[in-house]
Amino acid sequence: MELKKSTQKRNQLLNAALDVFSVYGFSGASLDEIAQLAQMHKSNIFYYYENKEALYVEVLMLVLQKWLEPLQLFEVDREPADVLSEYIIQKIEYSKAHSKASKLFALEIIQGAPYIHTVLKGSIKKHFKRKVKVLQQWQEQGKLAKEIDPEIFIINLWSITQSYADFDIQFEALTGKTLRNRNFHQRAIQHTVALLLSGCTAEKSALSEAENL
Amino acid sequence: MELKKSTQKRNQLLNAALDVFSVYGFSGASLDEIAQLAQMHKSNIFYYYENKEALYVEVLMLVLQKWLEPLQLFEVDREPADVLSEYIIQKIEYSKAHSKASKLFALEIIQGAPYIHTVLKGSIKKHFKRKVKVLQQWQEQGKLAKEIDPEIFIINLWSITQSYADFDIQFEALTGKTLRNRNFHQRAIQHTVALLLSGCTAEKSALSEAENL
DNA sequence: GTCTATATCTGGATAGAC
DNA sequence: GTCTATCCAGATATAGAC
Repeated sequence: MELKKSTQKRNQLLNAALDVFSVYGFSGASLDEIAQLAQMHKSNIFYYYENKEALYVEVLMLVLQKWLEPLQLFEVDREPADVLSEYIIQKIEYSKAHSKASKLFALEIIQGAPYIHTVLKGSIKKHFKRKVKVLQQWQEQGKLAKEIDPEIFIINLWSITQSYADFDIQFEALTGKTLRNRNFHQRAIQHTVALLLSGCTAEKSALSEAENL
Repeated sequence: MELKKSTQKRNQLLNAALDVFSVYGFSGASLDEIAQLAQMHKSNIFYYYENKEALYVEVLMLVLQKWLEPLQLFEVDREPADVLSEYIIQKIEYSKAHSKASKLFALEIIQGAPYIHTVLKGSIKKHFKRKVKVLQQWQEQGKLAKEIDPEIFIINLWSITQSYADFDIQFEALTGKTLRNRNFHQRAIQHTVALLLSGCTAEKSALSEAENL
């Protein structure tokens, strides 16, 4: 119980850090602004974290964990069409609910992944390779079009689903519609599922299956 | 002729600015670093531009112009499959040759498009709407699947093609392959064309047409 | 057009009272 | 755990000699 107040403050700090880092990136963000948002003194941040980098890395790691979760859906004994549509839906929903997390991750990667490169080449790569193997097994079973390159396909999947969060401002500026609108959001999901599934299932049923959503 | 030296320096400055802004974003970039790269004195930058923002906006506008060019391919009297595959190829090639430009644009959008929002809602939107209309006409002519949402489709097209530039570090870290490898790059292009075309042409010939590339 | 010097401010970070 | 005071490096920007 005595810890409760301190962990609550810690969370306030992490949230504020996410808010600021996800807009300005690591070097562009100021601890002053984070402190104000977190309703604490700037110098107080250093009680919780050694320095700016430590705070940034912690936020980034929390985000990363959540970001990878949906990939768990990829299991050999499931049907590709089911898995893929579920994955796309989950990923787009997540992008909407946690667009700041998505943006923070994108910023880090675009800027050369300076603080995440080892993780990327380590545990994330392992995770990635396991899921690539699932796609390959699907192909051997004739469940997935053999023309698909599993590696490229997964990355394409990421790009499209993430873009709804990362480029939401562009989306709204150009179409005049917001993804926060439930109807339009559903249409975007359905569209993406149909587009991606039609090109990857070995059977012809992909498009019709996508329409059941 | 007297201007030549000055415009050359100006270009040096713009290139250096692109280099730095595309890594750190607007607020994260330092004029000191730009000046060093451009081989001039920091204070000299202010001879060419009023302030940091003016320099940034100029770089951004130059990038934007190039970024929009490929969309010119969309013309009603052409065949969708041809146009789309040409577009994808052109866009990915451009992303590779000018990945810094692509990244700068992505950073600006992700960060909320603070310096480009009016252009986005103005001329870019107009441009975008014209091309949406082309897709709609193709649909009326039965040349393009009617299930496609033109607005979402164009944006999907952007996301995927841009991702090859913006997330190149991730790509390399996970697959171990570099997009600078000619063979692999070609495969990525072909894959993307096939994936996107299969879901959008009204006829069945989409996939086979894509394989001619 | 380019350099030096400088003004001014904000950045991250530390020391120490409470 | 939190606040005040402060250090110092680095930031943008200006003035003026050359």
